[in-house]
Amino acid sequence: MKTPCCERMGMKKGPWTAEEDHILVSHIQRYGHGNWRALPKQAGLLRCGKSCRLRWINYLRPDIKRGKFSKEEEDTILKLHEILGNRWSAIATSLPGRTDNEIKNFWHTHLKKRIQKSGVHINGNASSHILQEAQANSSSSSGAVSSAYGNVMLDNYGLPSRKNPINPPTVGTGFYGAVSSDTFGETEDNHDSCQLSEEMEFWYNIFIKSGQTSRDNENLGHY
DNA sequence: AACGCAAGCAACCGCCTCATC
DNA sequence: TGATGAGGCGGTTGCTTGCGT
Repeated sequence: MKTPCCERMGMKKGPWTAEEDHILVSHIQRYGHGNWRALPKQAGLLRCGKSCRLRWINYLRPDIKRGKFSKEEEDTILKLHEILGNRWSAIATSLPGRTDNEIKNFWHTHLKKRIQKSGVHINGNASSHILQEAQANSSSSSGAVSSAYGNVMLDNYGLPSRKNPINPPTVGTGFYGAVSSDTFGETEDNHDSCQLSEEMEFWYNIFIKSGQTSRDNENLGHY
C-alpha cells in the first residue's frame, strides 16, 4: 500500500534557502514532478512533498509574474471576487503568472481594506448578490439556476463545494448588466453601449478562460 | 539610534476531493 | 464498496521589513 501521508520525522520547516530552491528547480526541470511526495526524497531535500509543491507553485515556477499588481489585474480580482468569493485558485486562472497565494495575500493586504473603506459588504465565501441569489434558488430547485438578474445560468456554478470546477456558465446578455451594475453600484443606465460591450468582452474572456484553464492551469510548469 | 507598530508576504496547517487499492 | 493516500485549496500564522516617533 501507499506510505503514510505526512511523515514529518526529520522534515525541515520554515523559509527555503537558495540551495534548497536550486535543488528543487533542478530536479523538477530534469525529472518533472509526477509525485510530490516522492520528490523530496528523490531530490535529496529534507522537506515534505506539500512544502515542495507550495514552494514550486508559489515561488519557483518559471512563469511566475513577480512585482506589483497592475490596475487591470486589480480590477479582475475585484470583479471575480464578487462572483467567486474566496476561491483564489479559480481567480488565479484568470491572471496568468499570478498564484492563488499571491492573490489571496494581495486581497487581504490591499483590496479588502479598499473595499471596506468604500463601504461594500464583503461576504467571506461568496460575496456576490448574484451567487447568493443563485445559491438560494438552487437550494429549492436542482440543476440550472435562472437568476433573477437575467439569463444567468449558474448550473455547476453555485459553489456547493470549493472544489467545484469553474465551468463557463451559459451566459446571456443579462448577465453582464447584472454583474456590472451589481458589482459596482452602478445602474445599467450608466453604461452606454460601448461600455457595456467592453464589459461583455471582459466577462466573456474571464469565463472562457476559467472554463478552459481551471484545471489545466494547475499543471502549469509541469514538464 | 532605538523602539514600537503595521503592512506585506512566505509558508504551514487542516480539511476536502479524487484516485487507487 | 469502503479505506487510504496524494494532491489541492483556503485560512491562518509568524517572520521580515519599512515607517513613524
